Amino acid sequence: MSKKRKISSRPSVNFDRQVLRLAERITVGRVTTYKMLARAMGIPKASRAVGNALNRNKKLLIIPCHRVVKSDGSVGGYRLGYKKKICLLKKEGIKFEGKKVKNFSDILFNYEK
DNA sequence: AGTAAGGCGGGCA
DNA sequence: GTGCCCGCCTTAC
Repeated sequence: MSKKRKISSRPSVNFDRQVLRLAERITVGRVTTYKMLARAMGIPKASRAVGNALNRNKKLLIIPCHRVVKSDGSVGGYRLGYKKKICLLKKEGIKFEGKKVKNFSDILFNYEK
């Protein structure tokens, strides 16, 4: 009780927290989509906001946000570098087909329930 | 304090 | 496959 958290400045902290929480849940060799994360948190339309949460958060370095891809299978964007993202995924065993993930739907991390 | 623009997307035409 | 619009969050002016 010595330190007081200044969460008052960011009411949406909950949102970011949820995203990071789910992102961290992803295992190696598996990927997820922004929509799934948004849907898992109750806001399927906030897919964009999900990406923002990962991007904005400094936890970007401790969260496998690179394992999150678009629902189309394309890597999407990446603040640290589009190429970098693919590189990391490939290193995890994920195959790529051009600009899209191979067997994308097969390695998709399913939250559901 | 309010408004405008940007962003790692998704869905539809 | 491409293009446009929408909806959600954050940041800047």
